[in-house]
Amino acid sequence: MPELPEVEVVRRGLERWVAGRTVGAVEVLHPRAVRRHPAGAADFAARLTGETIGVPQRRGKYLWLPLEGRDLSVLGHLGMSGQLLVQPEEAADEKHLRIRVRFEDAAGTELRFVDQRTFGGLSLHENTPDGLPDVIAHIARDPLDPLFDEAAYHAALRAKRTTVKRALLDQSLISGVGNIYADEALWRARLHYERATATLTRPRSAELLGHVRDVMNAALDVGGTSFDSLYVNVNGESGYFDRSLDAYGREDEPCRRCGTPMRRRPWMNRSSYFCPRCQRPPRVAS
DNA sequence: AGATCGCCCTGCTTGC
DNA sequence: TGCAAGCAGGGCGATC
Repeated sequence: MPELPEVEVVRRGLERWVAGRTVGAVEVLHPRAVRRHPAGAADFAARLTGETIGVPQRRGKYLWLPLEGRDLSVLGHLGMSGQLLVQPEEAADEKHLRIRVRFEDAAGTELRFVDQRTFGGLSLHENTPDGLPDVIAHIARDPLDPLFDEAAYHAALRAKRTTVKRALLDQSLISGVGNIYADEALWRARLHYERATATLTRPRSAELLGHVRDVMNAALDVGGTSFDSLYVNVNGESGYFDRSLDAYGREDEPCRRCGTPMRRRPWMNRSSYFCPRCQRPPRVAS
């Protein structure tokens, strides 16, 4: 389940292994992997061929490869199970290989998009004047972005009539936070997921944002979270941050602060993990 | 018009 | 043992 830290690890891998290389051939093995490319698989392959990859960029969970000398980018999202692998050309195809990008140089490696559940994909888009693929212009800056507008974020939280976990997952307010890191940050901040954002004081909301950053930075240091073999970084190495999770996936296990058994509650077609003692529900549940 | 919810997808796990 | 249901969940688009 790649979230911001995992995607950043992938971006760094692409910067190291793919930037500056010119595309020789593109093979789309599953149409769903390019479903966000409206003109279809053949158009995607044809337009990408011959282009040179610039420095990979990221916002939240999206990453994109600018094409040198063009106002175009290859936009990528890993979805639930996507991987971008740099593999030797002779390596056997992965079972869920969806897209293969070969290069003109003689480095002997190719870029592969592998995705079991096909929630992710690649597509080509024109850039906005500030170099962002146009279809993600609505995605807010993420908390690790130096230009993230903290004051505007706190003001938006106070103004909205919503609950704190919904706000954390709202990619138009803050991007890059998924279910795992939302639960982790809420646990660290001792906040219940249904707490109304309008009741958060500025210091409380700043504290929560600090925990979001801490959790993400900790994951980045270790190279991403992994629960199974699904998440692999750009060179095929798994991350091992999962041992450090304090909330997510810990139903019935003791809270690491107070020992109370952690709980799981269905929430928005997914789950919320929390400590019933440290994270008291708001008096008026929504 | 902003908020909410269903759906997309596959493989592993769970339960009968 | 075998089958089916449950579960994982980001983001888009339909709906209210």
